[in-house]
Amino acid sequence: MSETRKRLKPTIVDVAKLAGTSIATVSRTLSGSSYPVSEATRLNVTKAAEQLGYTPNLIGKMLKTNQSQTIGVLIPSFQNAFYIQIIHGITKTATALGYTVLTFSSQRDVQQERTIINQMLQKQILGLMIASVDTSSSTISHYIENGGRACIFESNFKDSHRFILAKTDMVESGRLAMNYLIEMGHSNIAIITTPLSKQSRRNTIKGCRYAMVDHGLEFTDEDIIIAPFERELDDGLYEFEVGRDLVDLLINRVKKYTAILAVNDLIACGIIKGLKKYGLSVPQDISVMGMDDIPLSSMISPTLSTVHMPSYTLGQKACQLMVDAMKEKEKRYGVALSIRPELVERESVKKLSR
Amino acid sequence: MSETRKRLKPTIVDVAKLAGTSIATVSRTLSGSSYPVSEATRLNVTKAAEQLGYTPNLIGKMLKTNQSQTIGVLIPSFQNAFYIQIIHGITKTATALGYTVLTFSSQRDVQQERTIINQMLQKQILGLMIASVDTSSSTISHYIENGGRACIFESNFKDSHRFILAKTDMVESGRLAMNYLIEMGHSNIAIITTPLSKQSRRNTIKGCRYAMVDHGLEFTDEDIIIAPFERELDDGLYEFEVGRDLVDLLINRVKKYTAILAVNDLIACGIIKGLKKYGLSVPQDISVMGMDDIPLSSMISPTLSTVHMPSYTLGQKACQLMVDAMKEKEKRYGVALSIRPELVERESVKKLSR
DNA sequence: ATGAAAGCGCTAACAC
DNA sequence: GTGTTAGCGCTTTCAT
Repeated sequence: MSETRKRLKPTIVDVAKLAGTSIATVSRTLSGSSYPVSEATRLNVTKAAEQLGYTPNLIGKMLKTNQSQTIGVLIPSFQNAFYIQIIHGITKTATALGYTVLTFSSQRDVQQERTIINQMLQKQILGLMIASVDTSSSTISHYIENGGRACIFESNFKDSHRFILAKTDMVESGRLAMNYLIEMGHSNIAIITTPLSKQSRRNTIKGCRYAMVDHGLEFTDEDIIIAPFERELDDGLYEFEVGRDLVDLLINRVKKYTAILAVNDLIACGIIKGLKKYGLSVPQDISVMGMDDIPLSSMISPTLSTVHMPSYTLGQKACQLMVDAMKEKEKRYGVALSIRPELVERESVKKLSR
Repeated sequence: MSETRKRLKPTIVDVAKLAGTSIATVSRTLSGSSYPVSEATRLNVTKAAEQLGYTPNLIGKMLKTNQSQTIGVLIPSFQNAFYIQIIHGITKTATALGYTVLTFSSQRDVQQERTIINQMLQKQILGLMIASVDTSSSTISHYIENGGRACIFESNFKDSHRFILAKTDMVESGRLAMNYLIEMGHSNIAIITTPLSKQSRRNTIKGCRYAMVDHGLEFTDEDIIIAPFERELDDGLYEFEVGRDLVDLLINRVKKYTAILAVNDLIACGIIKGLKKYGLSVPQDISVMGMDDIPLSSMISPTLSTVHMPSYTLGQKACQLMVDAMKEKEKRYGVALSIRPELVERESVKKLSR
């Protein structure tokens, strides 16, 4: 009884012993190597492995090969359907390409974001797809310098050329939404937004401005109502509540608006709710327009007119790019992907007759 | 120039070399070991590590220690807020306890679920928290036999005593909802549900039955309307659409119902939408009750009366249990956690005067 | 308090 | 076609 190995998980050594071959042969058979192995031994090994209930230990492999075929996805929140859609897209293509994806949420916490990225690096996850809340690119730079490839969906730091950029065109999105409202006869339009700390937000506003200017309409900072703070609620209602509560502010303005444009659907839904409190109904009394096109938007009443962000597609395409980048030895710089948003006309905007 | 190491990521060896100590000392300093190291060398090593931009390679550590401080969470869908809440709870406590959590979605695909579990095993992720869609427990059994610890939120196989059970009490939940409707004066109540393939669904229905029987009310299978199929839509609207479309069926019944009970909120929201199509308003014409209490439920109009599942709490407590289990050498069996649901009274149910 | 050395499970030269 | 062996980066006895 001296030969009894620890009754723990069997390794290739055990398989080799049982099959009566070398561990190299076992490895070659079981790891899908292209190395030639005779049919006879292959069968033998497979059988032995099965008999022992052998499960390969990827850690061993990873340590040796220094690659994990894994992509880490880091988003600010699981509550936001926009990110969830991106993840969906990523996961689907990644899986198809033989990659595993790990999903993390930073809960909009910069410190946590940094920690997670560093942990990914430590775990040799050399592919990172991220919607960042950081204002500095140093963590990601560090990540890249250590051999990682990064794809950025959102960020607040100046875009460097060291990673893949995959964004929805927010300027276009703002312009699209605003144009639509204008074409529907609106000219007194309020914009409701969370703080402009994120570049994407600023871009959206920029797009709105362009549209107004294009139509020769007046548009001042007064017309932009900014939520006083940003945070992450555990129940995912934050933005909804922002919209709902900012209605109070809006309603007391001297200037009367015929339409409200929210920088995302969740806020827009909150606005509709808030307006109900005042007995105002959408779109009869006032029109509301969102941005993102999350599932919720077609569930509420009235259904929300919005701008569809092809986030699912974005996730897919970005992931493809990512995998390409991970496979290449050399880093490609300045790869960029921009997805054009589309207008979705539903019930929450009324056509004004002039 | 013969000593130039590959200009790749520095390892402890490099740090040791620079600090002029042994790799053992470096490991002891940097890995937070309790082993005594003199302040002087500690400082030296730290400095050297910093200077080199050293990042520890967790893979090496994992291979050696055979533990990754990682918990894998596997849910059927990212679209369902109920799971998202659980994940939230898990992530928060796990992080606090120094564990990393990996989130996966099986997209309700049994095959994918199995693949993911096996991959986790291969990657030495020895903690699994899962809402399973599998009908067989064999994959999870295999996982456990190989040293994994599992915590089950939902499953369709007979509960074994080999893992931690963490469920919401669905029978109670069904009873609670039904009781409420009955107390509000309803006796003609329809139940709308997705297929009863999941045990939790069957339990819910069981609870409903109990409530009816308790009140001496009649309740036949006729009153249960079952969706013809189950699937996962990319846009997360599936259950909403089920609810919306099953209204068509319901409306044509001879028996007239005064209330509808949906087995989850998403379906309930769909029902409200569907009823609108027929010009029926909730709760004036008919009452609707949901189950789950997802954020959406307080966003729609009318706000949805439902049964709150403390999924966030469930995630937290389960995670605590999980970490305990992972720390213990010996497996504990039959640990179980059951969370009691709570009634949430909102606007979608009308009190009937008899 | 520090160092030398033996692996953790696996792959990939390199021999035969 | 198969076996031998040297590590991947790290922790951890066991000496010193």
